[in-house]
Amino acid sequence: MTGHHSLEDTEKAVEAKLGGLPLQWEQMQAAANIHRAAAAVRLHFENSVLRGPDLTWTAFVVLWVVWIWGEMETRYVAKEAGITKGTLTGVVKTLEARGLAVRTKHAADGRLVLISLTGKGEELMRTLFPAFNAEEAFVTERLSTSEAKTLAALLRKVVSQVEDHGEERRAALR
Amino acid sequence: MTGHHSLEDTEKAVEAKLGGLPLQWEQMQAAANIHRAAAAVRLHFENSVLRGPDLTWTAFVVLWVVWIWGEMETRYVAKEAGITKGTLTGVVKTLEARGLAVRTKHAADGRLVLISLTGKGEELMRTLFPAFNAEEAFVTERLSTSEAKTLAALLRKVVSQVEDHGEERRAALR
DNA sequence: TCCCTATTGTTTGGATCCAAACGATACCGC
DNA sequence: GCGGTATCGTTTGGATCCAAACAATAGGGA
Repeated sequence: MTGHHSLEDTEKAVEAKLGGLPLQWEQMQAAANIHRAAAAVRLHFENSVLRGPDLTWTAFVVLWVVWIWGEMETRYVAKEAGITKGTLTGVVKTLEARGLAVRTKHAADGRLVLISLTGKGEELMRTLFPAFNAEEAFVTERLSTSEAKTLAALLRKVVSQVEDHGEERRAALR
Repeated sequence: MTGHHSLEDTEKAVEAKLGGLPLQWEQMQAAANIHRAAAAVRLHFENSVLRGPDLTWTAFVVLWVVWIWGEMETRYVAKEAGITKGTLTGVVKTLEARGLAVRTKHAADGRLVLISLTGKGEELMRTLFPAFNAEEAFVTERLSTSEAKTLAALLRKVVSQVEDHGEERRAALR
């Protein structure tokens, strides 16, 4: 939507294509922009602060979660990081190979695996996070603090809508 | 941020970890939620409307762009869809194999490749898009029309900030 | 004690995804 | 014409990413 076509161009083209079909334009704009913004922001981070330490976005998020909360079971890390268990296995494997995190078996429950940061991982986050947060401030620079708060709140509504009713909705559509 | 920890818990843990370091909390929340929302929405779409036609999110976006704008040069499709040229090559290959899109050489400029939809692709979009838009309405159901408009506008600010000043920012950080 | 079910992390298979290198084509200046 | 530069799409290499199948473990009930 941000290419060489203006918003008005796009709306006209869409309506021409749909020919009178009712369209939820504002909702469409909102949903589409969520992804544009996410992709743009992610790319900016991977090509700025995450470039030096050679981390992907996901790897950083996993590090962040474990850094903040400390040693943590795999399933919870996946949930907090917003990825599946399978994906997490691969990411942690990468982090482990680079000496940033370690896997530990749970003492009581043999099914569980605990993930924690190494000293090197802790040290990395201590220096990296302030720089990361500075980029978060950069990408939201055109927003006032109040607007940033509003943005976060509106997005939270979307997330909770999908998390609370997504499953039943998908079931109903099947 | 939406796991089993509350927002207040997270904020406390982060501040404890940072130990007095100044933190842009609202900006951080906004940036983080963009990705949470994007991932949640994308997953919902891939597991609902896109499940039947077996399309990935990206494949659908590419189809959508070409559907709306008609035959289009590869570079513009990539830009509109928000992916790199290399990624687009692979996606179009998939779409072509499934008979939904075709590649055509540009008559005058031998470097260019035009992408367009087949009849089958057109037909698919005609039936699929209304269902897609209905899901866009679903994920934004907790937002009023006015809020949806606000959300789109705030996100647009983020996107344009990164697109307008991201490159120089990244250059300055190097 | 022994099965039966539920839960957890890993593996598998296929499709993205990006950056960077690459080959082909166009076009500009001489 | 003609070489040098710029632009375009493709290929390559490596890392995700998800869903689904899988193996291992836990825990309850007969």
